[in-house]
Amino acid sequence: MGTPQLDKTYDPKAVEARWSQVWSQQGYFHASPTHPGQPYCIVIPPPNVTGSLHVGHALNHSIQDILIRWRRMQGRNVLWLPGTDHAGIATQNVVEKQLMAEGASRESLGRERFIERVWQWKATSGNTIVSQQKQLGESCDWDRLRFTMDDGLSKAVLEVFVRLYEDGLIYRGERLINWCPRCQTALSDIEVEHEDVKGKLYHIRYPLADDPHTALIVATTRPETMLGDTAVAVHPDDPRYHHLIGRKVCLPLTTREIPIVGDAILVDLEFGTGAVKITPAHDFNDFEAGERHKLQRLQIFDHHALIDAAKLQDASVDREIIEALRGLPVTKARPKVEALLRERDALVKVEDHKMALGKCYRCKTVVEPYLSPQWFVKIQPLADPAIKAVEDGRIRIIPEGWTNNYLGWMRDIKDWCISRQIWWGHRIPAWYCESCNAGRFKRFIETGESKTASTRLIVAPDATPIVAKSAPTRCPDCGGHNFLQDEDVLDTWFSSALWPFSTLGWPEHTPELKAYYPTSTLVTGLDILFFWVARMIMLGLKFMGDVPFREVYIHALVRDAEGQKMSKSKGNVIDPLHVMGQFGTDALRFTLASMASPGRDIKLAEDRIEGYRNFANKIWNAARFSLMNLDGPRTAAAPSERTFPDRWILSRLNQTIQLVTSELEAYRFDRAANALYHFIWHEYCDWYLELIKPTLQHSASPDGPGTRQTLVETLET
RNA sequence: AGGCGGAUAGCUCAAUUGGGAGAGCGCUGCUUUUACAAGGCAGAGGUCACAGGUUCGAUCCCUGUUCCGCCUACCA
Repeated sequence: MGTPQLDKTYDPKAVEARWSQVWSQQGYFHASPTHPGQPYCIVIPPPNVTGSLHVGHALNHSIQDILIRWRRMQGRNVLWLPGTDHAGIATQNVVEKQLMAEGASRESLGRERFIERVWQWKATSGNTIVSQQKQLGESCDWDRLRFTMDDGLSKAVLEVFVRLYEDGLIYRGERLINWCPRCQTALSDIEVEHEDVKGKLYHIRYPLADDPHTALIVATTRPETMLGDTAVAVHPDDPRYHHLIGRKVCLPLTTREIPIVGDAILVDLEFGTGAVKITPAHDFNDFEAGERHKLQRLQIFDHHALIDAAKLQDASVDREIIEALRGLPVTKARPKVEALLRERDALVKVEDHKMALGKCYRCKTVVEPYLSPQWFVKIQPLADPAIKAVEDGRIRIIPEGWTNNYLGWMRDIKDWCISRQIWWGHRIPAWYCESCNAGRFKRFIETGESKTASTRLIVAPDATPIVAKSAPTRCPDCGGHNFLQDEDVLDTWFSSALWPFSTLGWPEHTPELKAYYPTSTLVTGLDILFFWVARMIMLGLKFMGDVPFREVYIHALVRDAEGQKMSKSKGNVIDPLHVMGQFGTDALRFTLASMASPGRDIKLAEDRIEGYRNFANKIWNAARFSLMNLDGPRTAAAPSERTFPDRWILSRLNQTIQLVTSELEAYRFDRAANALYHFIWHEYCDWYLELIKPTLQHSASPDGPGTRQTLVETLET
């Protein structure tokens, strides 16, 4: 090669584009199970197809890329497997918004056409994030790109669902679940975000049925649900009230009499008045108390969280009260009930009280406890082995501190509600024989936000489902041929829980599965430890008989200026692509790596990125200087014959390599980055290059620079 | 309510097992001598949140306090 004249300053755009092309043309990132070397595999946490790359991805992916390229340099058989997630509710919301802008709606299209529309949307703009990932220089094996709803993965979902059902680990039942009245679907416990709000504690007089002059004062934060009360509880050891157990009180605003029960679990002697109303259909504690005392569940809100007048009628509510409350949402029903109680002199007092309000993690709407038939995974039998795997070190969580977090949650885990009343997702493979279940179906017209309608099928909780990988043709019980399929789809996280083996070809026995499972490392943020990591461990152990990964590295969260979590719906996302355009991709990636120290969240400062842009430029110019001085003879002298600066820099180089290696082994990307920075800038450039300038006219040194260039370029990018 | 983490230079953040406190950006002065002014050299700037304790010695270990953040939670 002659003497190419490099530009005086580093131009990331041109250089990045060139290298990116070389990489993909040469197929450097393509993995094969037959390649030599010990396998090293990372499956990427699949970003939502709706998404575009945000700084959190940039951090998460940069860390993985560092590990991947580092292991590749060590000669391991490396696979970095990319993909995207169908993100049920989130994606459905995005497409629904588009429809709304066109004056259409999900309901007006109907299920089939709506799903087609989502696929269409996915085809046109769903891969935005993938091209952005490529722009970030991620060295994934792009030939193996997967999607949680592609054929192979859907097959895996079916297989898992049916087997779990056959093992008795999936069941259907009517339970109180978290319901988002806007998304019109059930949510799992962890899909609810809690927020402290200022509320009030209402003290309400419930007169005794046989002695109207005496009353039990009940304290509640939700007076609007009282019309669904089916009992009042006191503590069995409470000297004030225990003699009342077994008697009845009149429920204000109604003609109903409800029993007083003793319940030591529900009632806290210290709190409020010591008397608690029990509303089994609208409160989780009360639901359980209702189970204990075999109480009726009276639902007074409908699926839009509006007062259901018809149900109030069944519940013996006074006629004028029904008219006053008809169709009111919770927020309006509460002050209305308060006023009605006041009119009747049933309200003793109201005091301030802070309480936690549950909100939908996708749309921030206030979630209501709602009684409905849903599908659940019986989780305890899956959780136990998943706890053991972490306890005995088969899976190591880094930083270690999160281990207790994981264990604590797993030990107290509750059954997982996996059915969602939306359209976009894996439809539950359950069918109901029409003749066997006659009378157990209910269809109702559903009005969406656009006032156009579609029908929804509700199947009674006591119906008998047939769970199979494909639609049954003949009912095993009655020989009938007509079936209705369950309309629910699965929680998005159900398919992502299979990700480490479904992407490798399971349930087929593929060479990939054999070579790369268990995968090596999982890199993720803390926010999806329970959503995703815990469930992968449970299902990996269940279906592969081995852990899905050996190490879990949990990195910091990138926050915005106010320390808030960045999220698409909040619109406070910093665009990494913009930053990359301004300072270069390597500058961004190096910045993120250098800030990835454990135990602290990252607040991204632009000045910092600029500093590392300068660093990239420094490297560029070191290379430029070297090329300008490469003319002339080069000899690889024996160590003893090398000049002092040469020997010194080579020894420093080797120490740096060792240091960086050990830091990477410890997942200390910040320290690895700093070691590189210090060596390259302050030792190699400041001292070595300056020292050899006088001798460069002659011969001795210049193969040192060559080795160093390659080291730098590959290690950090 | 419980659990965890943080508090270090003007700003964003480091500091390997207890011993001299660092980087980037910003700031001051000098420097345009052919790798790089996105550079080089020199420098200012810190009661390491607060109060105790252990120790020959504490930013680091222990106790308590204050402030901030996060996670979990059914106190009606």
